[in-house]
Amino acid sequence: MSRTSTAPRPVVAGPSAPAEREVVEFFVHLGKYLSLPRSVGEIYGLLFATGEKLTLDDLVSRLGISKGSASQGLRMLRGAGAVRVTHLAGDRKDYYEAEADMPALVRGFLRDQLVLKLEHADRRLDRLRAVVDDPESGAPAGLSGRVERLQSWQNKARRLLPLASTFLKL
Amino acid sequence: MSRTSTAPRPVVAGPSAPAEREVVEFFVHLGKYLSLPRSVGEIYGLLFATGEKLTLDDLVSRLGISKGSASQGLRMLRGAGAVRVTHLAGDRKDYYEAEADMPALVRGFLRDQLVLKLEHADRRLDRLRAVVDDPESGAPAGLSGRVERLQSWQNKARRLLPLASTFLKL
DNA sequence: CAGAAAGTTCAATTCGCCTTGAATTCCGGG
DNA sequence: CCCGGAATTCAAGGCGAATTGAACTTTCTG
Repeated sequence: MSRTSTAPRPVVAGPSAPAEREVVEFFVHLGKYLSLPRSVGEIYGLLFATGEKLTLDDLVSRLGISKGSASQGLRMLRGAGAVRVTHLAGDRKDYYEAEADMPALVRGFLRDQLVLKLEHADRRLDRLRAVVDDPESGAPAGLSGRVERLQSWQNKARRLLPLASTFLKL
Repeated sequence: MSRTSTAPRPVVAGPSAPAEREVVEFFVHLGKYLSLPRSVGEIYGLLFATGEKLTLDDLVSRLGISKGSASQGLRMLRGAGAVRVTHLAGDRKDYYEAEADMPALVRGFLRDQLVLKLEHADRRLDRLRAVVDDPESGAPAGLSGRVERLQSWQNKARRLLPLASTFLKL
């Protein structure tokens, strides 16, 4: 604590432009709304801000995050189709680029996150239905009907998905 | 309080019927997807499962959660329009009942969560735009255009909201 | 008006997810 | 076959959100 004169804050990324920092923060906040880890927002933000192809090590050094975070964050972003991987001849490194096409990005997110979750909910609902319909379960009268309504409503939600996908594509 | 005194049910968390427990778990999981605290899912789940009007103390004893949690969870559910509160003549207690009308529930959620967040994102985007357009910010060429696209896309998302609301109402 | 029951608030604690960093795996070149 | 850079994995720790529980406020009733 006595040697504060040297660099007490080297972690917070290098000499990035204000605009860059601002964009990164924007995506961090946006990600928070979607319950995404901060690191994911930072990574996508930097890629979006620079518009360049960057390597994992670039991200580590410019954002001041660990290799582990960068690796996992990139996996998530790849899975959602939010980034594209490219390679340079005679270079083993992976180069990442932000997928700036929002519709594609959102479609990826809808597909990977929502559909998956809907399917999971589907299985749970079936299970729930089975338990509730079992006379041994002690289900109160009327519960069976309520669960049924739950199911029919969930079907509507599923039908809404492709619709949203189309609409956002415009 | 002796009205139900014959109930052999242990005080500690013991949803009597399997069906009840199953429904509670279902809503806990559903809530997790929406980043809602476990307690909120439990409360709504129990109200949905029984279909009865329950008091705060009923929830505390049947779910095994604290009064504090129950109170805050119920506030959240009231705010989202997921539960209805009623009173009995000559009884000071608040009685809560699950709002089984899914469309209304979802509308409440969309209104309270999404719209609020979209507005916030709006302000952030304006700020971002200002920074990026400032020549001093060191914004890379092309960034301004990308931010612009971001904004136009966000407008589409906003227009999609009422549409979804209508569709799910069916 | 005293007393108690119902509900709310909030500081301290608990708990779960995210991050870290070292070990491990992968893979191409010499 | 071995080396070394690149990326991934995962146990341990950190940090923020949720839960608890007790103090507090409110409101009914005798």
